[in-house]
Amino acid sequence: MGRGRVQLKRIENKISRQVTFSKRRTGLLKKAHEISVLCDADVALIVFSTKGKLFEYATHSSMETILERYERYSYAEKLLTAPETETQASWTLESSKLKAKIEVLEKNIRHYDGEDLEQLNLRELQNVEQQLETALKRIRTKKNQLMHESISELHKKERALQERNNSLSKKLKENEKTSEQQIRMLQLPQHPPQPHPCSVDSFANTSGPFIGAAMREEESAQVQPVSTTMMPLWMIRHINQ
Amino acid sequence: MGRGRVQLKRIENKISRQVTFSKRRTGLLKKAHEISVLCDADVALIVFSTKGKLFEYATHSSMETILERYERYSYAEKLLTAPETETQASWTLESSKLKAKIEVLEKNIRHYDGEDLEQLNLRELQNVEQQLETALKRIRTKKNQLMHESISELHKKERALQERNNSLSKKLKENEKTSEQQIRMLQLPQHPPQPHPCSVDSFANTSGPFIGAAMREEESAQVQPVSTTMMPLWMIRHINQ
DNA sequence: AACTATTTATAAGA
DNA sequence: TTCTTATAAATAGTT
Repeated sequence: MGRGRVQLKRIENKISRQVTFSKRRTGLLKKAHEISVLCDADVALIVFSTKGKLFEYATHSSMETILERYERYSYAEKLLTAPETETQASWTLESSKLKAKIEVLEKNIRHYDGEDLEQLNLRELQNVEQQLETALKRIRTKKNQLMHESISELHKKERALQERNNSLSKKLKENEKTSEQQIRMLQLPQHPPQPHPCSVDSFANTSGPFIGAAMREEESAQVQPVSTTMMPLWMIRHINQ
Repeated sequence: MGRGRVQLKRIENKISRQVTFSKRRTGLLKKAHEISVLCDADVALIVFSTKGKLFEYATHSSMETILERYERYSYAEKLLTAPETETQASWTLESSKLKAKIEVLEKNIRHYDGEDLEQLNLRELQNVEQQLETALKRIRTKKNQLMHESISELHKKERALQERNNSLSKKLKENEKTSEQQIRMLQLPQHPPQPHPCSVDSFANTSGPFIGAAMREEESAQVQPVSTTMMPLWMIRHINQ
């Protein structure tokens, strides 16, 4: 409609195309509106220009409403391709299932905690009791096993420390002997000779035992505290339970 | 365009409206197609008739594609109104949370069952043990309570039965005395008179004790079996545990 | 559905 | 884009 016919094919001239698009777009929207008013129809029209610009027309009942109606209308088709609605339902279902499972588990745990027992009859109480006893046995077995492991570990450490102490004290004694000899060597030229059996004996008698006692104290101070610091308090408290 | 103008208002004549709808619908679809070809535009047109029948036109790139493009285009808007995408995410999130919760609960239960203990350290074992002991105490308390209730219930029943038995035996004795007297009444005119103190005494001495013994046997047969049939076997088995 | 008188849309030009 | 105008197209009313 205009001066000369138009062939139904893409207008190659860019300017012409844009002008035509503008004119026809207006006409199309107008006609869409007209049919919706005159014939009481629900119309949704979406137009994207070549450049990607959006133009739309929708009856009063909004674009969203009409698109939803369209989705509903082609529901069977949608079920096969995009199960969005079904998805929603399945989520709800899965959620309820999970919640039910949680409820059961929590109830069980309450029973295992010795709570919420009103609903149980004697037979069920028997069962729970039995189960708890079994569990308790297993737990105590496991606990004992762990504690034995701990203890033998500690024993091993103790032995190692003892050996180390022994070798240290041995070295210490040797060092003392050496320095004793060195002192004697240094004393020889400076002091007049004395009756040596007595002085040597008395020297050995006063320092020897003293060193030995210190050793023993060091030993117990090093070994015993380890036994209690390596084993936590609660473990000691419960070791005979 | 036609003979006479048309006011832009709903056509009241139903037939006219349907005819106009048909004609204009064709024109609208045609024009939609034309603009899409001539101007290289993406067009989607959805029309619902008054009766709810669907007519649609979409450029080659299919209705779904265009609607998706439309949704994407009005994405910011959608985020505010219909958080469909967010919904999906929140479902997934809720699902994972529930599953995680179930996992924890099941793990707890396994521990309460004395299984799956490898991962627990000594301190945790202590805790579980403590919890189990507490639960066991509560369970046993509850069990004892239930059993005491059962027992006193049985005692009550026993007493009731005893009373019933007593009254029955009382009635029985009275009946016997009556029939005894009746027999004596019948015997009087047929037989010559006999020394009555002796015969009455001996009759009472032979029948009386016999009936008494039968009574006692009936009592125990009725009361004792009740005690064992009313109390289930497992209850008797465990009553001293 | 076909006809047709008329209105409307729009191509081309400015 | 908008206006003008000639003309093609659409369609209201009729058959």
